[in-house]
Amino acid sequence: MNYEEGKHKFIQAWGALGSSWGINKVMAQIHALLLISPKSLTTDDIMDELKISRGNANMNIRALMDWGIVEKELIVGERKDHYRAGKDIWELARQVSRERRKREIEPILKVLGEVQDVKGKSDEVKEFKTVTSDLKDFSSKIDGALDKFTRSDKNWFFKILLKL
Amino acid sequence: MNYEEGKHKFIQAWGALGSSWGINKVMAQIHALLLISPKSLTTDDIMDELKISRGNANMNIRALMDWGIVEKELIVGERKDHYRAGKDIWELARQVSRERRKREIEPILKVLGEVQDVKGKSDEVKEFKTVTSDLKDFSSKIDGALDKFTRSDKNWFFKILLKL
DNA sequence: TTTTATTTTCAATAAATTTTGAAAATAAAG
DNA sequence: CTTTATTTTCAAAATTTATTGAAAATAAAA
Repeated sequence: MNYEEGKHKFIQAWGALGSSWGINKVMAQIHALLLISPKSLTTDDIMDELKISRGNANMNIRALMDWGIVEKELIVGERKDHYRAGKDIWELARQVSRERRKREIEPILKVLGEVQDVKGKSDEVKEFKTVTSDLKDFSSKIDGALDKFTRSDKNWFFKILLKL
Repeated sequence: MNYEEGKHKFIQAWGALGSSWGINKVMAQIHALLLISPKSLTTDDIMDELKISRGNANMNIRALMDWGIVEKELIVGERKDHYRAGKDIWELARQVSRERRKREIEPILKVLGEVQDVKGKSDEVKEFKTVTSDLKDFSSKIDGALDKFTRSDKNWFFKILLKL
C-alpha cells in the first residue's frame, strides 16, 4: 500500500469512528491529519488536504483546541498559524476522558441526583427511584475510575489493564 | 419534585446523553422510558408517552432490540407486542460494551492493521507508521480490557474498579 | 498610519439525519 | 377463507447539523 492510500484510509476511518462517538466527522479527520503529520500544519494545508472551506477548517480546529487535543505552534518568521496534535496516544485518551467526564458524565450525574427526591410511593415511583439510583451508583463508579485514569501514571495503568 | 416532572427530566437527559455518544435521541428516550417502567410497554404506550409516530417508535424499538438491550415479552391474552428493558445496569453496560466493541473497535483495529504495510522511508511515512502503530497498540489494550469486562463477574469487577 | 495578510464570524445553503404517515405485509380471530 | 388487528416498510417531508464563502475583525508589515 502506498502512503497516500494509507493516509486516506486512516483519515476516513478516524472520521467514521468520530461520527459514531458523537464527534463531528471533519473534526476527527483534521485530528487524524495532524496526528500523522511530522510537522505542524496551517489552515491552508488542512483545507487542501481535506478539501474543505476555510470557515469549516477554522471552526473545527478551534473545537479541537477547546478539547485540548490540538495546539497552536508559533513558527518564527511565518505569518500563518500552525497547528499540531500531541502524538502520545495515552495522553490523548486521558484528555478525551477528562473532557467527556466534564461535558457528559457530570451533567447526567447532576440530573440523576436531582430526580432522587421525586415524591410518591406508587410502583412507578419505586421503580423510577430504584433504576435512577442504580444508574447514579454505576455512573459514579465509572466517573471515579475515569478520574483515577486521568491522573494516573501511564505504565502503572497499563500494568493494571493487562492484569485484569 | 413530582413523578411526571422527574420522569420527563430523566428521559430528556438520557436522550441528550445518547446524542452525544452517537445514539439516536429517540432511541435513547425509549430506552429510558422502558428502564423506569415497572411493566412492559406497547408501541402505542411509547408513542403516547414520547409523542412520536408509529414508524419512528417501531424503528427505534427494533434498533434497541438489535443492540440487545430491549426485548419482546409475550403477554398472554394480549394481541399487541410488549417490550421491556433489562433493569440491571451492570448488564446493560456489558451489552453496550460488547456491541460497541464489535461495531466500532473491531473495524478501526482492522484498518490500523492494514495500513501498517505502507511502503516508504520518508519522514511522513515513518511518522504515519509510528502513530498508527501506537494507536493500534492502545486500541488493542482497550479492546482486551473491554473483552474481560464483558465476561467478568460483576462483583469482581467492581472490586477492581474501586481498588484502582 | 496605511496596506496587506490572516483569522474569525455568521447568514445562507447544502447535506445528512430523523420523523411521519399511509400503504403493504403479517398475524391472529372469527 | 374473510375480517380485523397489529407490525413493518419506506418515500416524502421536516428537522437538525454541517458547510460554504464572503464580509468583518484582527494582526502584522510597510
